[in-house]
Amino acid sequence: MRFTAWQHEKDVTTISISEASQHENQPVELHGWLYNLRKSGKIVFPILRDGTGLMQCVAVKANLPEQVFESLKGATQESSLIVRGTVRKEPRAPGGYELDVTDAQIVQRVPEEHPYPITPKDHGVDFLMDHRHLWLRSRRQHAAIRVRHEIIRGIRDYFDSHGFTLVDTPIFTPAACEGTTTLFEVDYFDDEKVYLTQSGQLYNEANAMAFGKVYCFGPTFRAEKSKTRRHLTEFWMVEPEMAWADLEEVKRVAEELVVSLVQRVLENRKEELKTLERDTSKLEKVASPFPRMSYDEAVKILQSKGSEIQWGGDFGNTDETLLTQDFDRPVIVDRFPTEIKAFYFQTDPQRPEVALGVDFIAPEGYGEIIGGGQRIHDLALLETRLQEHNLPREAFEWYLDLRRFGSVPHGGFGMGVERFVAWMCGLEHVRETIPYPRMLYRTRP
RNA sequence: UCCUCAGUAGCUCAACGGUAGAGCAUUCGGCUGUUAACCGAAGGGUUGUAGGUUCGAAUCCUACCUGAGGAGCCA
Repeated sequence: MRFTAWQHEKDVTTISISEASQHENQPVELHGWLYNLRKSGKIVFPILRDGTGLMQCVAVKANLPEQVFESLKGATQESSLIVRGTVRKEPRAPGGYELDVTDAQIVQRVPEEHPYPITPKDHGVDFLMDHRHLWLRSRRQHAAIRVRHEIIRGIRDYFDSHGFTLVDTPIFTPAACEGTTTLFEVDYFDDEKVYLTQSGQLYNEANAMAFGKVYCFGPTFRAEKSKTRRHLTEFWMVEPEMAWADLEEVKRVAEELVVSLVQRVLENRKEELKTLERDTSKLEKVASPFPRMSYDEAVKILQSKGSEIQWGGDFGNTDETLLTQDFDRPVIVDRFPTEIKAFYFQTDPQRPEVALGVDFIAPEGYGEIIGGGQRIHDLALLETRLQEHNLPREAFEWYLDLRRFGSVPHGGFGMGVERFVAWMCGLEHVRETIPYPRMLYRTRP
């Protein structure tokens, strides 16, 4: 590629656009892609994109060799190029700095017979999703993925600095964690049916008995026929699990995690939130303590607001929105009916009809972002639950072992990364919070 | 799986029973401060597919395909 023919000048530093402010009035070299181009006769304004930001360049015909000026003037959207010039403070330019071009080379020119498909105008969802590999270059998508990165870093930092050990759980699993209707079957292993994990939960419990406090963080898979703005078939979930923890401790840790993540995004991703036009005043109100209520209370509140819900039923999406509409921070609901919760939840010793499970429901209609609770530590109770749920005991022998060899009260939760990112970014749909979303009718690119 | 809505130029849309149109993108021309730049011109169409109704269908009817939103289920 002609890139190699580009003469390096030793007094010119190659910088990224995000570093421009530190190089005011200095000659620099930028490597990037043409985001947009405006031209006006003998002056052209190429806007360069390099993954760290946007830089408006100014190329004046009179100051440049003919060939350089003409190549910039005829450059097409998303062509890759190298530009050399002097950084100058310029209030008129987006970003506050501008580059006075002294030299430029197009590395690969996008041919006009196949122009870059995503223009600076409006596009539909279907078209953009078909071009997801290119759509990621757009400002809003770029910003959302950077917020995602910040949240993932924040999750790791939080657990790593609070005594948790990362102990990842397998993706191929032989049995269901919860139901059996939402599993992806993998037809490969000779001796038995294997499925893609829908939760690392059961393994996490074993890990917690080995390490005390653990978390796993990876993709999970749900074969649900869900077609809504809150669902992906492949999504990322972080699941901490703690030995010697009860329901209150689970709630405390989850709340502390949420607060730390919101703070971190607000501090480190201001620019991205601005690009996304996120109303950050709503996020600034997310502080401890979060409102807490029992399932019983939640049902009463919902009924008073006109919901059809009866005690024993699960919340629908409209119920979640109703429940959170009077609050500016996530609502913590606990003690759900035992019947609607997974088999492994500890029941309330005073009220066996309710399980020590907890959900965090995000405000602004973003729904359930965290689900967790205290697990059964009593062998006899767990055996009973397995029977009640018609689960094959043999497959759970190892899980029962955890109650035979030094059982302790323990608990944890799972947090869906994409829903959290959607909430932080104020996005309509979780598909924009993951680089390549996998959904019911979309597996490409 | 069910319910609702939508498929017209590369893209976003208009035309709603009577000759298929605009903006953006692309090409050519003009412009030394543009901010989704602007001005002028050109090329670009089997109206998702298959039937049907009609003198005449992008438009009305039927089936199918594709997509979107929602329900249930869930993070």
